[in-house]
Amino acid sequence: MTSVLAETAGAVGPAGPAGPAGPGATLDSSAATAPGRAGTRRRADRREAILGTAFMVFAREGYAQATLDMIAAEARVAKHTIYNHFGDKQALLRAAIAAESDKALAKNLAAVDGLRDLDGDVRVLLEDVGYRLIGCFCDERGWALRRLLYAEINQFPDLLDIIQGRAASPVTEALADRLARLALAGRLRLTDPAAAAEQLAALLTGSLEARARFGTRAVPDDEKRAVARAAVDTFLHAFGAPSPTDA
Amino acid sequence: MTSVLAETAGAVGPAGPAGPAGPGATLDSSAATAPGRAGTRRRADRREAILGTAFMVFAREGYAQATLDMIAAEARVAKHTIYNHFGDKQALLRAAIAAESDKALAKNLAAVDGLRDLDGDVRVLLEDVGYRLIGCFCDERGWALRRLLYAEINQFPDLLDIIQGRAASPVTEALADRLARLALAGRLRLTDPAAAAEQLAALLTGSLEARARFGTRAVPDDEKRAVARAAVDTFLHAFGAPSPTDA
DNA sequence: GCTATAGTGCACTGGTCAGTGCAGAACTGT
DNA sequence: ACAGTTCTGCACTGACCAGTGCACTATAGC
Repeated sequence: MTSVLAETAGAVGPAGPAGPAGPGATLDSSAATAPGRAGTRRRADRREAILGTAFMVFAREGYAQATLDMIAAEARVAKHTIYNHFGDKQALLRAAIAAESDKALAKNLAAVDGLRDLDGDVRVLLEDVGYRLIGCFCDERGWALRRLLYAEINQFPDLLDIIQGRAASPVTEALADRLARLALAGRLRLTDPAAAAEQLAALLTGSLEARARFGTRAVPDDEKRAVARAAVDTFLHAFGAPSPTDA
Repeated sequence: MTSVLAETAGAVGPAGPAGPAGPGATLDSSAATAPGRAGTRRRADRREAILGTAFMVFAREGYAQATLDMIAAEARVAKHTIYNHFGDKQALLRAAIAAESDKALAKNLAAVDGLRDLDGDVRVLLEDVGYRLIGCFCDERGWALRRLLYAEINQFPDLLDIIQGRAASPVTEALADRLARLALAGRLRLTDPAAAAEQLAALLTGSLEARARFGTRAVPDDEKRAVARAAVDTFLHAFGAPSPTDA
C-alpha cells in the first residue's frame, strides 16, 4: 500500500459531448500548485491528467476504438507527451487501470472502515456500510472499471496481475476482519468470517448488475438503501446473534 | 423471436481450425419438415454457423478487433455470404448476441425447471437448482456473453433492448414463481417471492466473478457445489419454513 | 436440360490510426 | 539570462480493415 490513499479528488473530467451526467468538472483544475496562468502544470500533474482521461476514454470507447488523438485532445495534451510518459497504447491502458484500481480500492476500504466502531446496533452498522459499498459499486467509474476489465481481459490477461491486490479480494478480506471482530464481541454468530463476508458482498452487489442495466442506468438512492436493508436482513437471519432485539 | 425453446443445444460451432465443416452436409439436421418453402435448409444452416462463429470471435477478440475475414474463415464461408445475410458488421453483432442470449436463457430456464416437482427435501431441491444455475453462469459461453455485453454496451446501447426478455430477468422471475409455489405449499416462509429469488440468485452467483477471475479461470466442480450449498444454507436461514428438521 | 438464387474468390477503394520525425515553444532550476 | 528538459503542432508512413464490384461456380426447383 504505497500511494493508495494519496490520490487527490477527481481532477479530471471528460467534458465530452456525450457526457451522461457529468458535473461541470472541466479540465481546468489548475490552482493546484500552478500560478494564475493555465497550462503551467508540472510533469506529475500531466501524467495524472493523462491517466484519468485515458481511463475514461478507454472505458467509454473501448480499448480498440479509443484513439490516442482522442485521449490527447481530451486531456489537453500533445500526443507526443503521452508517448513520452507511457511508451505505447498498451502501457497506457495498464497504467490507467492500475491507477483507477488504486482509487477504487481506497474508496471501498474507506467504506468498510465504517465498521471500525463496534458500538451501536449491528443492523444499523451493517446497513450503513452496505449502503456505502453499494455506492462504490454503482459509481460511474466503478462501472467503467468493471466494463473495461470484462472487455479487455482476453486481450490482456496480465490485467489480472495488475488488479491483483487492488480489486474486490482485499475489500472482502477487510470486511471479513470486521465481521470477525463483531463475532468476537458476541454481536454476530459465525465460524467462517471470509465466507460470511463473501455472502454479504454477494447479497449487496449481486442484484446491481441487473438493476443498473450493466451500468447504463443510475440506481436511485432509495433503491440502494432498500437493497442494503434487504441484504443485511437476510445476512442477519443467517449470522445474527440471538440478542434481545432479535426478530 | 419467441422461439426461445425451439433452439436446441449444440447446433453451432466449428470448434477448431480443422473443423469437420464440409461443403455439403455441414450442420444438416435433415428435418423433412420444410415449413413454407423447401430448400432453404442450406441457407439457414449457413446463417446459424455464421452466428455461432461470429459470437465466439466477437467474444474472443472484441468487436473492434474482430474482422469479418476472421469470422468468414472460421465459419468456412465467404465474406460476401456474411454481408448477404446480415448487411453489415453491427447487424451481425446484434444478431449473434440475440441468438446466443436465446440459447443461454433456454439453458437457465431448464435449470430452474428442476424446481418443478415439489416433493423431496427443499434444501436438496434448492441446492440442485443452484448448482445448475451456477453451471450456466460459469459456462464458457456464459462468460463470453457477459463479457461482450459489458464491453459493447456503451457503443451499442440498443443491445439492452435486444437482451430484454432474454437475460437474467426472466430467469429470476421463473425462480420467483417456483419459490412462490414452495411457499404456498408451506415449505418456505416468504412474502415477496421476487425479492427472495433475487437474493438467492445473488448468493449463488455473487462470488463467481472473483472465483472465476472474470471468466479466465474454470471453477472446479466441488467449488461450485460448495457455493451452492453455502448459498442455500444462508437462504434457508432467512426464508426456510420452521419444519421439524429445521436447524 | 434451363433458370434463378445463393455462395465463392480476388482485387480494390477509402478511411482510420499507432507510432515517428522534426522544429520550435514553454517551462525548469541555477 | 542561460542551458536543459519537457511539451506542442504538424506532417507522414505503414498497416489494417469494412465494404464493394466482378467474374465465376454450386445448388435447387421447374
